[in-house]
Amino acid sequence: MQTSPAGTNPLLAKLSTYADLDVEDRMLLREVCADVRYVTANTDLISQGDAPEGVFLVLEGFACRYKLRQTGVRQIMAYLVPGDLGDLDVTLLDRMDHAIGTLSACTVARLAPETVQALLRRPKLAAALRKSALVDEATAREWLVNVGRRSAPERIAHLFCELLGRLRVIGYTDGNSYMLPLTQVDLADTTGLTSVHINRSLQDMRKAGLIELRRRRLTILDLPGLVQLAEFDPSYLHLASGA
Amino acid sequence: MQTSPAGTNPLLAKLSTYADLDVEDRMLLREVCADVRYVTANTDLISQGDAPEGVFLVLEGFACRYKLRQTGVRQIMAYLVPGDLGDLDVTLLDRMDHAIGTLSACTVARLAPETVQALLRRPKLAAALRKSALVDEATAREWLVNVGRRSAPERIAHLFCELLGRLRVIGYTDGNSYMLPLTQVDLADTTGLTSVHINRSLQDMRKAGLIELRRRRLTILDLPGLVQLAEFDPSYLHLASGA
DNA sequence: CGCCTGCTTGATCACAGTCAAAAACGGTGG
DNA sequence: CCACCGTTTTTGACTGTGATCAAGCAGGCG
Repeated sequence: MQTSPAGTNPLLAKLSTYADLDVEDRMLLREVCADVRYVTANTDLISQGDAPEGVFLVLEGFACRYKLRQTGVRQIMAYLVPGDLGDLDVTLLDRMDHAIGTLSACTVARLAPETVQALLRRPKLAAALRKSALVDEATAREWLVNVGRRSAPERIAHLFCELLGRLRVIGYTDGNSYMLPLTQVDLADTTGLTSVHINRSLQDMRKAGLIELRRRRLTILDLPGLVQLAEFDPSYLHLASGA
Repeated sequence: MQTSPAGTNPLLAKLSTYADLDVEDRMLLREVCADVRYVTANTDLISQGDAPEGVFLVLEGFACRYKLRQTGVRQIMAYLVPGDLGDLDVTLLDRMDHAIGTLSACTVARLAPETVQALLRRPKLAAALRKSALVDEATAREWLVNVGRRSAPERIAHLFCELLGRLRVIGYTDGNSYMLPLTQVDLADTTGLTSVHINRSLQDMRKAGLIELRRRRLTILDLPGLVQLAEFDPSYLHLASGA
């Protein structure tokens, strides 16, 4: 049920698992999320080649980092789910080498460079934010293993296991079920497959009783089975608890 | 000729392209590289599951980040060439979620956490190091595009173009030629292919007059052709000059 | 009700994987 | 200098996963 837990701040929820934040830290985080913006699906928050003007924070919905090849083929390189932030130091670069865009309708906040610096000046907050960035990097590496060395159903299973862990810490899961506002084309561009093959692999996984996926909601019916299929080891997410 | 330019520090060379360092910064960097260690090929500098004890800096040779699947299949997720450094904040994590190992004989230095903090306390150095980390992340993302959305020859071509740029800034190239101390198995584990397919693709590229590769030396005979094949856009490397 | 987007299906093709063996290379020691 | 041995590269025959192309089918929404 609790798809968007009212009154909670997903960034605060996530960072709390990384460090024991002070009251001032929490207040600062809440202030920072004041300047929010609502964006429809498939909108670029920042395009490739643009000069970065701050750091985006996703509060609601799914966004992604992606690149397009000249032929128009897309590769999604990361998901930004609620509580996820762009690169802390991005303003050190003069141009974005990739784009960030929404996959679903999103609520996002833009943090000015000075705001980010203010957050980083607080020791515990800085540690939590840096640790979060390390997890993002680890996730990117895991995606490379996924695309480079796993079969189609294994890739999909791994992605679904990862999202369960990531969405759970921000309170966006209901047992082993969560909203997944992505099309099969989005999943294809994430896993380096075609949408046709995603469709067929999903059907196999449904027939195997592993998952149920309809109306943008994923329910994992057999989590141990899915974990085994994916060889999923959640240690790269550095979650406080287990999976 | 200048495969290992004597007397130069590859980290200093790289960081100098990112920021205008002070004399003190340069001295500090040189000191830091005092405690060096020689390691043979195929040695783990740090294994998966280990607690990180500092940050590695490669001074000579090729190392890599990698993961193994249960079946023993390897995916290489990043190369560490001379001047490349592990994660600055890695000590925030209690366990390594991947391994770092050598691909060739290497000279490496280990920087204690306090040493890294000392470097980060110097503003220009901190900016240069953070920018370098951003480039490493961008490179990881580009590898994901490579493996997810490019054909075998395109992947290889892209990797060769990238390495030309990265090795050039540290003075490890001779025109369009450089030492590449990797086996075809290493290239396969980098690109998500098999060594047999790497072998056949390399032969095609040789026949097409794009490259020459023998005795661990790569010579790019037709750089524009290779760039075109790979759709190589070096902007993600954020080099001072062009490609 | 009708349209658009996203999902599903079918037939065919090709890129890359697998398995296995042979050839070439590079280093070592006699 | 050469014979030997392990590693790396190369080759061949065959298989299979996933891509391509194209058409039909929901189902949500104006």
